[in-house]
Amino acid sequence: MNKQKPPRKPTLYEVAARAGVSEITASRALRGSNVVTPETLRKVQEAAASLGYLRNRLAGALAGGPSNQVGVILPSLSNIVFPDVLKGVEDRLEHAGFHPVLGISNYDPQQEQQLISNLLSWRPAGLVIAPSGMTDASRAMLSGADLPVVEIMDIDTDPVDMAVGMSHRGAGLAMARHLLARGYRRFAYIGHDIARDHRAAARLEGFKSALTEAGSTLSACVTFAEPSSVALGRRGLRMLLEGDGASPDLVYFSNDDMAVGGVFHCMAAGISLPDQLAIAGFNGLEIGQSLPIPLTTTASHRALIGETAAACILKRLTGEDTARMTDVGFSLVAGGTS
Amino acid sequence: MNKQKPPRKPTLYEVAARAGVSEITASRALRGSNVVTPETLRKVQEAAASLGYLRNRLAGALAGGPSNQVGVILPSLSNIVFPDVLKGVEDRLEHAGFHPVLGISNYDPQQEQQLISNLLSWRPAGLVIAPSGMTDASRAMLSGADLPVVEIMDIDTDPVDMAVGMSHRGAGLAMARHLLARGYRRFAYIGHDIARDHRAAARLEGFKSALTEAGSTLSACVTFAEPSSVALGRRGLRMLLEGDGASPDLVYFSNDDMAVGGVFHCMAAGISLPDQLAIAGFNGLEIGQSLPIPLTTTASHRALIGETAAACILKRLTGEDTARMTDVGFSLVAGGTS
DNA sequence: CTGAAAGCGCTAACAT
DNA sequence: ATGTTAGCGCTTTCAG
Repeated sequence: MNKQKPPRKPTLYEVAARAGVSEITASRALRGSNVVTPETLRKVQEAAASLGYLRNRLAGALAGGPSNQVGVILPSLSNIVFPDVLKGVEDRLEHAGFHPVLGISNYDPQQEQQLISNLLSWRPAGLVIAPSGMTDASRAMLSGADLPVVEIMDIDTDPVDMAVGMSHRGAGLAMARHLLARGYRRFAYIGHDIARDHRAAARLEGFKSALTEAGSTLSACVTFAEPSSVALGRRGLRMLLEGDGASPDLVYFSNDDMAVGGVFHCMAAGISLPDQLAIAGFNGLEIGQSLPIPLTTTASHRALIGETAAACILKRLTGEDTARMTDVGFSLVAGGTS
Repeated sequence: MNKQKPPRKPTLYEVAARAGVSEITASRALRGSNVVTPETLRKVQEAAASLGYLRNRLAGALAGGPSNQVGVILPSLSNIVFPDVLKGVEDRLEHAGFHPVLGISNYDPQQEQQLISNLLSWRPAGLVIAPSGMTDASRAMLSGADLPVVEIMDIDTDPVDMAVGMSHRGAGLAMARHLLARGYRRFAYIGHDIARDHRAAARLEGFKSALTEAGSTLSACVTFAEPSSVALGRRGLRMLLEGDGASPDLVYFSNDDMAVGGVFHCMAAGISLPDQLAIAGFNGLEIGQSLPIPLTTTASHRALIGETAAACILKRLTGEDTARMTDVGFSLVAGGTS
């Protein structure tokens, strides 16, 4: 059928032929090997350009060349947290000429397992994963795959290979201690779908522990089976305050989105912050710090987690030693809402 | 640490041998071809499972099989807009078992060109790109690559292949007309780095056009060479109002982040909305709608753009016809801040 | 429905 | 510094 228009893309062979060298020499030239003569380099580059040659990395990688793809598995893209992490990963990867290949697990271990298998089948150079209850099969694939794997967000569990994150339990603990030290005594909690977001659950657990330690306890606890949002936080606080009897002096929200919603409710209802009610969140989002009264919160270093994870992969690929566990920490932000 | 067993991964050949069939039959079985007998299917699956076989899609794609990777090039991940778009792309792709391979151009045509070449070298099934001033070389690669390409966000320019988005100029125009109809007359604008964000520039241009049409004009215009943020919007409004003489009755912000900053400034400065000053934004972010007074804005359908773009790619791959241009539109949200 | 042959386009490993 | 030889692991023909 097709004869006049050769739709076949030019191959390395044709570039080599036109440059008057062998395939492997053309290959070396195009990949920037330092063994080729400047003269042949020029010839090859010219030939490639004039033919509109486009490297085929499938073939290259299959033949044993390196891959510049890194699998990235995240539970969601809806909350700002994971885009921030992804941004960090991308930033660091980009500088090295690598690309993230994305998979979203929707907090589902089965989907996660499927994704791992799918992404590994492309033989990526590494894998970054924010685990959502990995199955045994998932772990088996990862440990058998012989590539650098970084589990991110949490460092509260034992990783297959490497882990980068922070202690969410520790963050909850630190916040509670800070608030206790400032004299708060009647604590309430408003949270989103804790069943799926086990990191929020860990923060709450830490928070409660510190209260218990101090002989105190949560006087009220409202949680929803929905993802976090400003509107949900607002609704949660309204419910809490309208409910019978609860009169906390501080409300700990599952994250900043929720907490900002709480602040908005106070503004709308004429509740003065922090005199009548104090509020604390988690994440340290820009929005919270730009509020008329800056939010008390814990800054999580989301982009840094991503960057560090990517850096671990890249380091490992160059044969450098890497830490098994990296704690990027968190910072307490004492704002005006408490 | 390693076992004595050669860590070479099992290949299709070994699966086939163990199942007592030929390679190609095993291949067909594993790919879910409907021509294999249920019995052989079972045998092959068993063999694969017992060997811990992991498909090698590099080899498959090189041999002419389909790819399930789709290149996605975005200018940034810092603003919520592009994560939202990416989410849409991912959602739609995921259902079909495809994965986005990500590249961030940082609004730089040269980086963009490099990314195109890089991503195409993996022979993806398609490409989604939010263009940032594509070079001629970029266009040439895309049109020569013989794969579905969707340019997203804008539909104000002529695409190489397909385009999905909305008219930003039209959005600015519509907002100005709406505000004029509501009686506003003294307009100011506060914006972020318009040099890079040509979509924000298009909105402003449309806005101005409508004013001109109505015999009006912008009475003040503050722009910054920084990315948009809540803090920047807040700073911008403070500057504007403290400056000499400017007393607009409405401020149009380059987007909702900026506009929310403006609202916060008003709250902090005791400026009553919308009596003393009215505010309008762009995007329709959740945060703006959860404010004590919901923000007047234009809702952009970001995730829908992503979903539609992905759908176009997938459709084309199955041979279906696809529209060259898809306008997902926008919706004016008449909030309480105007 | 299953199989045999023939590469896909490139690069590692040795040559020279 | 450049070339030769062999595949990488799979899937497309085209046969049976």
